[in-house]
Amino acid sequence: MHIETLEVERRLQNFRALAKKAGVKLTHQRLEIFRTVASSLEHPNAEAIHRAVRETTSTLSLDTVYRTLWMLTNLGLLTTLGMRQDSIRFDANVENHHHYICERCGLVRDFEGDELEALRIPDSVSRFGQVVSARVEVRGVCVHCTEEPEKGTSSRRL
Amino acid sequence: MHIETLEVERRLQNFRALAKKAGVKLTHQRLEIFRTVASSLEHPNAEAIHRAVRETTSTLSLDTVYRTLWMLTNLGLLTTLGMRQDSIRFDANVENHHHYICERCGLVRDFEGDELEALRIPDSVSRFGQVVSARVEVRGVCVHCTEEPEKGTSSRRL
DNA sequence: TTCCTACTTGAGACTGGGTCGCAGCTAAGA
DNA sequence: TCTTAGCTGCGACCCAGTCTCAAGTAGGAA
Repeated sequence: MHIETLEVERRLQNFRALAKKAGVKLTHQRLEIFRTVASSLEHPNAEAIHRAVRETTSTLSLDTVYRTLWMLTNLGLLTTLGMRQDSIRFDANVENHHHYICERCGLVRDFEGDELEALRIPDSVSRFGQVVSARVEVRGVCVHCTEEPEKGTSSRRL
Repeated sequence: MHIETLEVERRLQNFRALAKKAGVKLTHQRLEIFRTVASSLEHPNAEAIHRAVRETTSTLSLDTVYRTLWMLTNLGLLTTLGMRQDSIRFDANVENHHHYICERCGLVRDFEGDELEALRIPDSVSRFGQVVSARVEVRGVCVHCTEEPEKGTSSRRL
């Protein structure tokens, strides 16, 4: 399963433009890494990307893959899935509910909402498989972090 | 910030009942670990729980915390946040979209939906902070895994 | 109440994803 | 072509989470 070549080319052009604007060098490694992610539907992890790019660029180091992925994420060309921030978190609220996540400090809070209860999942989703649950994940910057002058935020991991 | 004592007691009673039914021993460690998670709004990680329980049970090992948390999760008394499954995944689709995630193999697919575009986030959420984005995360079992006889699924990590 | 044993625990070693520091390399502007 | 700031690969490192195993204990049986 792949993205159409045209869309991939559009994304690559976008990368070239943004890289220039941001003063970031366009290396062979970076182009290949971005091309790999941009043409995949799999939401690959660093390991998988490394494996794929190595087929054509045999000396690529895993570390470069990570550095490039974070750089691309910071440029807004990629997003990451699930919680950034540290480790697995546990929740004793097993009723259906949703989460508010602070992108800066990682704070998580539950919330509920009547309209959200009855979330209408598009029929097209059924082609992927059966549905067990649906949750809304709201991201933002929490009250505390909004007041606080930015600090303790690694620039690497947005 | 804490859950009301009454609710915590109810959850503890529930644990005692389920533990008996499942033939799981009720140790001091397990009760304290569950009490800690059940009375927190913070969605703590294993590290934080370990630190908290150590204040009263000084010899508790981190490993016991992990084992207990997974056991509680398997009993349906806890849930985990974000992607279970391995490592960070990257996505070159930065437009607003939603995810379907297979709980068994970790497959992830994007989808969109007009009704979902206009998700009405409850006003109450604004007390946590400002909202940047809202995504729906649908979980289920993908077509491929539904056909496949169950395999390669660690019982520990549901 | 005591006994018994299968289930738990703690400790320490281990695994694997991810990061750091540094010396050598290279894109790209002058 | 020259220059150099920014990049890369490498090896060492860090740390969350897991495994193994000997010692400890919950809780049913007697």
